[in-house]
Amino acid sequence: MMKRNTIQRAMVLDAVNKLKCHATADEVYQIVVNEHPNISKGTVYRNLNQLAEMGEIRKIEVPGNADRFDHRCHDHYHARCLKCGKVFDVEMEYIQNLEKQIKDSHGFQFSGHDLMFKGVCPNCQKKEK
Amino acid sequence: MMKRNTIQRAMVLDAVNKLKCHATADEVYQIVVNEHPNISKGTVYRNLNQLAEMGEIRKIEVPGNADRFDHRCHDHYHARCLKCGKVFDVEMEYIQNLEKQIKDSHGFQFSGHDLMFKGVCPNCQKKEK
DNA sequence: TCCTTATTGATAACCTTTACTATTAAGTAA
DNA sequence: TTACTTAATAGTAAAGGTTATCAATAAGGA
Repeated sequence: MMKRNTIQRAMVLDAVNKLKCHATADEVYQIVVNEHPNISKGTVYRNLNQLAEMGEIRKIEVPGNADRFDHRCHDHYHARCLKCGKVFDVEMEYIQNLEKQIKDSHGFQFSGHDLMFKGVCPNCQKKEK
Repeated sequence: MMKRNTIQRAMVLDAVNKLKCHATADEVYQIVVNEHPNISKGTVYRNLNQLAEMGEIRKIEVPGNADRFDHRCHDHYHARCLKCGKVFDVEMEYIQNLEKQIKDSHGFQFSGHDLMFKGVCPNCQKKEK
């Protein structure tokens, strides 16, 4: 069960890097389908998840909305607008070893954490007026 | 547009309190449908969200899995098992004003944060062997 | 060049949640 | 109590994002 290199996976990776930040699977698909019109959406999903497992890209799961995919960079946190659902990067020090602040793990094996701030983005604040 | 008290909402609230922690909408529905066999699932969803808005219960959004509903208690964090999807309480000090650690808000209006640890629960660790 | 099988394209299915709509019933006022 | 207004309900369909299925294709090694 060895991993094969396909042009589809290369194109998906390219598209994520081109979109830079917080692209949805559908946005990636729209880019890729331009050059490779008969690519399947399932292929895009499969490769996005594979690339995330391989550590080439980052997967940001957003409850209620579509998951986002980032080009791989440093660990960082996100903020989600409760009005429009968009996801933004947050400029804040990443908390290493946050797991150590847990008093009793009860045998749970921790492997990381997600921190998502909530609020209203500047754009949606304008609209409210 | 005033809010009316219905037996359905009371039953939904009762069920969440009975289940104590991290109940899914479907689990709540299963409890309620016992006593009130013709209740609609839509009614359960509608009331769970209303109760969450009213602050009577807490809604925990879980990406990929069904949302969970807690009886109202103190702010706390959660851990999700990557194998079985179950959600657990984490014994750790809640970080008040975590938003103040953000260097530049870029006009974003923060209203809170969710912190979700990831890992493998004791039960799923056993199964792996 | 052949062979094995991982990957693809196309489509259906999945699962949670929301939308729709005629009907029911909660609260208010007569 | 009775009548009235309309919020809430039951039942169902549909949305939305993602995964499953499977025959056909093609990547990489022999």
